[in-house]
Amino acid sequence: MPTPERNDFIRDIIASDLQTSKFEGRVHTRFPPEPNGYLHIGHAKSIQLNFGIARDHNGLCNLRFDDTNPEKEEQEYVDSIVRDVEWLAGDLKGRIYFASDYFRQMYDWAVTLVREGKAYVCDLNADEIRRTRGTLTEPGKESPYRNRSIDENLDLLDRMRRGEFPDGSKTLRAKIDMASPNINLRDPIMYRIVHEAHHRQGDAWCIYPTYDWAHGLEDSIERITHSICTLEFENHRPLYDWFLDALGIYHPQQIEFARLNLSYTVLSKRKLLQLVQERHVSGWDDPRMPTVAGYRRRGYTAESIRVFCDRIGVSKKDSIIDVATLEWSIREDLNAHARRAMAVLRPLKVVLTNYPEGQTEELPAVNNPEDESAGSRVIPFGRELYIEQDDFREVPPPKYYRLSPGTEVRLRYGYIIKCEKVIKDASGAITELHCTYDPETRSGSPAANRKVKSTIHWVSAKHAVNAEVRLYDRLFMKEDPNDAEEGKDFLSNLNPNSLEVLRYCKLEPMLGSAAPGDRFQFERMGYFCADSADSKPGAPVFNRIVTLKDTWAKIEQKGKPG
RNA sequence: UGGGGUGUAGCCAAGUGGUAAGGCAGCGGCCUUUGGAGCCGCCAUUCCCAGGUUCGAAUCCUGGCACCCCAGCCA
Repeated sequence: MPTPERNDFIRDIIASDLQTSKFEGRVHTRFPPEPNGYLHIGHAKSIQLNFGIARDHNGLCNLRFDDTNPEKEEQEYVDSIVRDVEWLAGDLKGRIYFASDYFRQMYDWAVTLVREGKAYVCDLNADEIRRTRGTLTEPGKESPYRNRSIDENLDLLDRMRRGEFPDGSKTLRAKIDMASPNINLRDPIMYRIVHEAHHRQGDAWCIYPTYDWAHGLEDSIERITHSICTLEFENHRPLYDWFLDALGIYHPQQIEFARLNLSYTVLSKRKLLQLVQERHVSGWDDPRMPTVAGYRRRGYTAESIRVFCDRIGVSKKDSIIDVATLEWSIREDLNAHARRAMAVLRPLKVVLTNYPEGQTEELPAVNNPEDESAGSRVIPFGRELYIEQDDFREVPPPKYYRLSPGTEVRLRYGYIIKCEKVIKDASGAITELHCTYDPETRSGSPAANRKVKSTIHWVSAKHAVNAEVRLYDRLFMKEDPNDAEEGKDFLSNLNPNSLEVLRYCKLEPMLGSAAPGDRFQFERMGYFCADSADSKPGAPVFNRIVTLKDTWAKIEQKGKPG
């Protein structure tokens, strides 16, 4: 599929840089996650942007772990991030980098700044630094340690590095301007002392660089041309530029865009972590999670996520994308590519009283009406069937076209049937339907063209495969999950019905051999994916990816008062 | 009340002085052996507001207003 032509303000900037040969005609981006959690759909937007831009310009894009804080980072997250990025962006061909590999170079550069009187060791503790930083409207106060001699600073920095001082007792600070209206420029911290093992460096270091100090250096080392990040870093750009200029090293251009927000969804790493740790979901890859791993397990295709990211655009405006836009992108993809199948989720037995006992027929069915090359298959038919409970109403509401006493309906790829009798148990619950079929109306025969109001799906009772099907709904009930009542938080907006497990589903035989990860459209029900963890051939477990558009549900809803 | 940003339809988003693209959602209709898909049509006399410049302004100027970000030794 050709890449759709896109233009956004970032691509405009790059086009103009190419015009002026600003970076010798190179385009080199990077995606720099911190390995402190799983990637989510917001990261997917950034991945698609950064890797997409590189692809569009025959450039390069690095996956770079911004692993400068050993207190929060773990190898498990590194592994999951590599997996997710490759799923979305393709083979990285080894372009995987770690900020921690640059720690020595960063340290040497810090020494350079100290030598030039542009950085100093400060003995103020965290609390004192906060108090002397000033406020939004008042300037800060200079640290009493700001004017130490270069030699003393050099000595102290060296001893910090060698572990002579306890956590938090000293920092290395850039000497910029305590009165700057931009708080980030009020002598920002470059190094803090943290005696903690790093997931890759072990105990090699006990001082770790802060984001502001490290990030531009990482970009510079990798010869990045355009360093694309989210809006909250806009205030940090003057610092990014300051460090690079003070060092006189290669200077990429930072560009900021608005991060993704999705309605009915939470996309903060802290909150996603909380959902996992407090077991509100089964894990980072729970199919209800907005993580890349979650969507993958749910059954979303990488292509649908890429298309989604392309279609929502890139700008600097804070926005909240309607989840319906995401759902539309997966439906669009699966409509074109998913094989169709018959599956009855909530079975209701139907006996065709005039159909010969013991007889079985094989009915041809199309695998995908949108794609002739998908071919066809054969489905067994017999005297006893299952249909969807929802496809029968003893007292049909207005505009209800499906089966009810005395009415006719077509069985997909089969015959037209008529409901003759409703069988109930002692409690009055419907247990089965007695119907008659019209032998002249087998699909494909001339009499089959008779108009009936609707066509329903079914599965032959004798041949049905039993399965578990998991119906997922949105995790949060509120468009803005953070909009909670006084004293409550986003958890109070969790949807108690976000998962419904159906254990007695009846599938057409072909589905029994589905491999984990296989996707189908269950006709009239939605798109489903064999669960990658729990589904086994012979004992399938399906996840509902997304429903089909349901016009009847809308009509029925409108008919209800209120 | 400091600094940095952003305002175009319900949600996104193009538009860069020449008379408001497109997608999602919604609404009508056609078609249909999936109430799916598809197709057709409707959906901003107006671009946060007020002035100004201009033959002509969403685009330029002036002044307002609203919202977001920044006072971690997180990123």
